Amino acid sequence: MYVPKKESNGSKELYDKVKEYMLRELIGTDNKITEEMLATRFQVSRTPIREVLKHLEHEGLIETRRNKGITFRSFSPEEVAEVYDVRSVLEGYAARLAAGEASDESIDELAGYMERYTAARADGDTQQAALIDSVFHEKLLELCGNTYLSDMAKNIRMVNKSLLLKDYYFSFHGDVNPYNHAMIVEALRNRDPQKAQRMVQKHINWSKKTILKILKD
Amino acid sequence: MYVPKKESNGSKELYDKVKEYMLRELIGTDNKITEEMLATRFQVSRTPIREVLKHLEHEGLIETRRNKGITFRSFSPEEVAEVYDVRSVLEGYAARLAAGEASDESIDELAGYMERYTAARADGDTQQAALIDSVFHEKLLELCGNTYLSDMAKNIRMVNKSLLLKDYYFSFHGDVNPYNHAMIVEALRNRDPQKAQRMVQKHINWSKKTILKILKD
DNA sequence: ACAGGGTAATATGTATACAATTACTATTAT
DNA sequence: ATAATAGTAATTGTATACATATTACCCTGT
Repeated sequence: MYVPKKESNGSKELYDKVKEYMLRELIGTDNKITEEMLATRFQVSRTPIREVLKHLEHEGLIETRRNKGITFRSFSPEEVAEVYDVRSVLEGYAARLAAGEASDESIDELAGYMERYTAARADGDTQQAALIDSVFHEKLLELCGNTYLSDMAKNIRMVNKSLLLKDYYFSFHGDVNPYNHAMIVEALRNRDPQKAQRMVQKHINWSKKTILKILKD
Repeated sequence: MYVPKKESNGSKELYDKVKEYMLRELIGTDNKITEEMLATRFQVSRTPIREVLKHLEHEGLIETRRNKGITFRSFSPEEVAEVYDVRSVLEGYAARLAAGEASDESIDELAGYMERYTAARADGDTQQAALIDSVFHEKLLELCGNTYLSDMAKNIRMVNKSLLLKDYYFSFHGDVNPYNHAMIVEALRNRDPQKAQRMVQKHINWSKKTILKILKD
């Protein structure tokens, strides 16, 4: 798990830029990715690029095979299921903690994202909805009061999401998750840790099943 | 989380060697650690050393600050508590899965480590006991059937253990964990997921409290 | 036309040279 | 004697050159 330091090295910004570039423009395409290409694009030598790539590989986002270029890591359906199960456990636990830790104000803020999400879906803007969905879940993680936990869970979300990018967006065209954000927020408002945990876990497990159905085709 | 690949680069072996060296000979001492020193020791240039160090930093084992050398990452008592809580959740969940997934033979194997652990403690060989304790918990993790989970949990164990090394061994001189391996094994034998999870969580929470008591002094 | 081999092109792995930043030390002024 | 400062040493960050390994393609022989 990579936790960017405040007083970090100069390569921190490069890490962000390269990561964003790869996630925004390279993922899903057939473009071949090489160190040299990234180096020239960002006007640095291969050395710092390699360091960034090592980080991304460590996070589980990419794979490098000697002389074969860089590829986004591919997960089998079984591995996807594994990742979802871990997410479910960690985010569920975070929600449980949040029910006791979060301030009323931060729960209200979370509810704001919930409403924006619903609005985006109503508008049919699935891309915006997916973005807000991410923010909702990350904000929720931050409410748990355990930064080690939230950093780790965020990283898993990032990898999980990027790996399933196409399918992820596609899933929005299907059924609506019956265990929705409103239920999670309600459990938090009621200060009901058990229910908050259960709702998040059901929420994620539903996504898992939906994704797996798509992947199995 | 770093998961060494089979068909990996040549730096994989170097990673293992450097890590073992640092954990065995450098941790706990005041020796200054520099890239150059590691490079000359392992007869390679700084380049592959830096890659290894990036991995170790990413895992949370070390910290690097420009021109100040490499230091083992230090955790505040609050952060230690956070890590233990995450461990408790992940390993508890793994135990729950293991109660359903593990074969009778593998549970017997686990019981073997339990007995060896008890014997080592009876002999007063705390170092050996700590080693077997580690193996017990790692084997348990492997029984859950979710390699993503077990790899992640193992990494946390490694970091957790190394960071507390002195205190860790020291804790063996104190009270004995009342939620012991035997109870965990029994729950697995009874195929009782709930109890297996609960026992592991209590086991780890007890360690957390014991460590924190020591750290607070 | 096709199989096979060998060579060139390509890409990563590693070493070395250099730049930049921090730490240390000695010297000088007050 | 102490504090400020400049200059030097030490250490990491980056660029470049070279080594190694893989791929691609052409060329040749049947």
